[in-house]
Amino acid sequence: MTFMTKNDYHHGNLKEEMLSIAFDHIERHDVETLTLKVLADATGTSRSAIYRHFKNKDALMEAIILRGFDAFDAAVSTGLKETTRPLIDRFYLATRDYVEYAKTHPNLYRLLFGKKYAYIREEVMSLKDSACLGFGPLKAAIEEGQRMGVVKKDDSYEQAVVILAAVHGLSMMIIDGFREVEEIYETLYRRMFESLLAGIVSDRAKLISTIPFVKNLLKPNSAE
Amino acid sequence: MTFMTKNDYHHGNLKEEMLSIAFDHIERHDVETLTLKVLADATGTSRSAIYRHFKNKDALMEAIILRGFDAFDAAVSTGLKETTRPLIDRFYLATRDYVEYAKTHPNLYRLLFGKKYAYIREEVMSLKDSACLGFGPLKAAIEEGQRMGVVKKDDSYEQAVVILAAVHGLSMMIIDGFREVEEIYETLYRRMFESLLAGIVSDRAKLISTIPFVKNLLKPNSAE
DNA sequence: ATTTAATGTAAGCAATGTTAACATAAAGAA
DNA sequence: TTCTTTATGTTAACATTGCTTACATTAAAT
Repeated sequence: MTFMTKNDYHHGNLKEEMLSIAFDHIERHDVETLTLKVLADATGTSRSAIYRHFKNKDALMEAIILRGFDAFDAAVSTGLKETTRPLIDRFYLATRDYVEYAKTHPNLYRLLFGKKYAYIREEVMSLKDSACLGFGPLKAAIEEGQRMGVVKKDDSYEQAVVILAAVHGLSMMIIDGFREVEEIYETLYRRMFESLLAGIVSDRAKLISTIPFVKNLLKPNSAE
Repeated sequence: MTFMTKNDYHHGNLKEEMLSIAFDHIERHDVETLTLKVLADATGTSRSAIYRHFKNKDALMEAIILRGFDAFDAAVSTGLKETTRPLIDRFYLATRDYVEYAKTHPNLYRLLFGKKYAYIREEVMSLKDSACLGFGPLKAAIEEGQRMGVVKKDDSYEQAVVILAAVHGLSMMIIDGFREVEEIYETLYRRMFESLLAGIVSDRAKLISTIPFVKNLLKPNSAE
């Protein structure tokens, strides 16, 4: 029943603050725990104040997801964009960062790649486009490898999607309660990387790496 | 306000009927659409009647999940158990059936392998055990391959988990709204199978298959 | 100063899972 | 048989949820 004091009534940039708080909440807690009441309390406003800035809860979620894709994109594509590094190392770093991001931001990851808001994801990213999610760079890296003659000359789009799907599966198991997987995820990621590499590489001898683990993978004697 | 007639008051085996109806509902619709009201209406009883047979909704869900794992297990392990088939074919059929089941039972699949009820999954299946989910048979198949000298002699448990994770990822993308993936899932599955194979096989020459696609994969000239 | 737009509050709706109090039917004991 | 007990339903009500409507307050424009 207590009204706010004069100075507090208008908040300033309430929309931005709500978004920021909501985003933080989702990074820390389960997505379902973000209710309008929780957000209102955390922001210091009432539930319905949210409706002044977002049409409804879904609109709020959409804004969060857009922000989430930006964050994810930035985190994942750094490795691939370091064009001074050897190709194989960029590939390694990108897939590793992918899993790492999922592990450190499980709630956000599940939100971005789950089914519920797939319709937003479709607007933001198309696997067929080349400018999203570090997927474009991944495909580009594969094509670069094909030109260099170190990657099998199959459909690069399909090759990239397979890699994405595999890494996605490992990420999901890590964050969705497969504890046996989470416990040794580093090892499993490396084994998976090894398989994915074996699947697309045509000439290992031509590959060079500065990363010890990858270097070791490429040794002729580790072939079988 | 209408009371039931005498004969209908006691239902007989309401528990089994509820379970069955709830299970069917989940196979057909999103998990979230299964509310107590929906179940009560479909069963022809009241919401609270459910509490005579299940402690709460979670207990109901647990029962559904147990049933779900049985169904999934049966569907996935048939291929691996056909011990008359060549090893590689069993491997192919098992992973293919896995994806196929996810595709045809997306809601159930998401329920079984999602985070929400991970604690039940942990009771029912341990990856480290060998008698669940076709995972035991998968590991056994890998070990058989190792003894035959056709599979790399790495940790068979880790090899099997990597395969499971990759297939899981593809399945999830197919059912979680990645339409570009769903549209060509058959192709993508085959490519993934090829990678997984390349990751663990040490001597392709020793492998034989009766399945055209797999046969083709094993041709020496398809090596790179 | 008065009007207008932006931003906030209060109150209430329908749906959800849950619980409590009560009703009915079946089974066994006197 | 009659009475009691147990199993199994029903109805009513509650708290929480997301959401909406009607209204109040402030800031800004004229």
